[in-house]
Amino acid sequence: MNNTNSSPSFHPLYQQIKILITQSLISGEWRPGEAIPSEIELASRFNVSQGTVRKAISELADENLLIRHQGKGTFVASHTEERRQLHFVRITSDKGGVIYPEGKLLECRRGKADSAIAKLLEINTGASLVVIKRLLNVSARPLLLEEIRLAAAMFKGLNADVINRHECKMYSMFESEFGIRITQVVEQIKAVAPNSEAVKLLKLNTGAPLLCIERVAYTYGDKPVEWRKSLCNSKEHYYMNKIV
Amino acid sequence: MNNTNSSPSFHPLYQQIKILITQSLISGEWRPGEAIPSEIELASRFNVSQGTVRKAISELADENLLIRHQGKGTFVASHTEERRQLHFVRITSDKGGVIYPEGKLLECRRGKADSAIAKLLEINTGASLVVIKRLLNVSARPLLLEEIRLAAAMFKGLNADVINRHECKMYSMFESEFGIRITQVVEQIKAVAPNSEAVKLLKLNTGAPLLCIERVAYTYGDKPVEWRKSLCNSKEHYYMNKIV
DNA sequence: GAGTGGTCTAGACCACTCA
DNA sequence: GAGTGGTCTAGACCACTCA
Repeated sequence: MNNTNSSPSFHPLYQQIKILITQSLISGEWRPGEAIPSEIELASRFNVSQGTVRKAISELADENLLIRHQGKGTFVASHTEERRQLHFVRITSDKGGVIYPEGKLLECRRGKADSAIAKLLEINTGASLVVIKRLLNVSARPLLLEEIRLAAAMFKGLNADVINRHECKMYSMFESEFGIRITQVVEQIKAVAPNSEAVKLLKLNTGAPLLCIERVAYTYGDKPVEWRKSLCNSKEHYYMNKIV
Repeated sequence: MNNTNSSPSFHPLYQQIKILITQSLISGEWRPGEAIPSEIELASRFNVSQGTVRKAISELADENLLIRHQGKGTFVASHTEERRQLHFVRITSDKGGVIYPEGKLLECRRGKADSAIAKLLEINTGASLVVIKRLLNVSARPLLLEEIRLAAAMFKGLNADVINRHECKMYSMFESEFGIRITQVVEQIKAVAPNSEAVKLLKLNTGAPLLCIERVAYTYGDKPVEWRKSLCNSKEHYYMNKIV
């Protein structure tokens, strides 16, 4: 590959390599957790220098799509990995320290997408959905009540058994059962008064306000995959965010 | 500079260059908005190759401490810059689109640090504080009620006049009046019931829950500078967060 | 010892800015 | 045209892993 472009629409080689690697991730040529070819192999495959491949891989590693391990190789990032299990969980205990929520499935049924959900998931209004409700406990006390909506077409065969088999761990289940890796999430956070269902299931004193976190989760190529609404009792926990 | 280290405690050259550049930022050798020397000049100053300086600068640019402009040079990042004015503001309107809050100063007085604040700001318990209260309006409607606490020792001469002269824009005021640039913030978010002051100043219906955002803001070298508590009416706005 | 990614260099050439 | 950062290469050597 070479770069004979002159000024208008100049695209660096390493950007093109990034796109090629991302396409291999989308196509499933390399699956989450697997090693990708070495930098030298990729360089000869794409006909560029190792340095150019390095730059492409570095940016993909910065975006958490790949993980490099000196001496071992470069791997497709996976939600199953130890340190990424709680990557998208921003709820922290007031006492400090990580929380390890236990999920309990309340419901798993089919539904239809209204226009709002359809727009967020980039599917047609009326398309079939999987609707999931779950409760998350921390130290045996209810902390989060969640409703999750997925495009049924992408999750064929998903049911309560599958979810329970994976102990309600959704994103690692997405990967191993459906080959879908969540790469980023966007959240909108509000304070709300609890509804009666939340009061009951989260065992609240009436009047206690909740955090309401609406999330859209994306896979490779910024494709939306999941919509989620979480109600969180923030009496003894908070949502943590660091802005650099 | 050369790197004669063998295995134990190996520190790459570019990391050492990063530290040297950061020290120049802390010392004020280059102030926010100013250009730093060119890569070639820095390379000869530090006795390394241009590539090594580039790697150091790239990481500092990723951390938003420097900004590179092709053809012009590399500059110390500044809060005053157009696109960074709202960098730490995560509140968004339900209708979408950026908000442009107008600040109104309610109070600026001296206080003493209790042990909790002292620990967060890494100062002594009982040390003198500047305590500021302000209200932020969007489209002439009150949205945020904030209390800010600063170590008085770092902000000598700060008073209501100074704040008003800067139209209540705190972080650009920190830079131009005190040479303190905020580089990162950490926030803890909860849902709370409003107190009577918030009900009055934010013109709430009683019972409407609020987002409570507690922030610690840091300058170069992860030094804490500001503690802030914001109460936000999330009826028509939300806190936006993207996790990659 | 072979293979991986990580650092560092020197040098060529390009895109962009400004006078 | 001079000066800046941006891309790309080729090559040397290092740190780390694994057999």
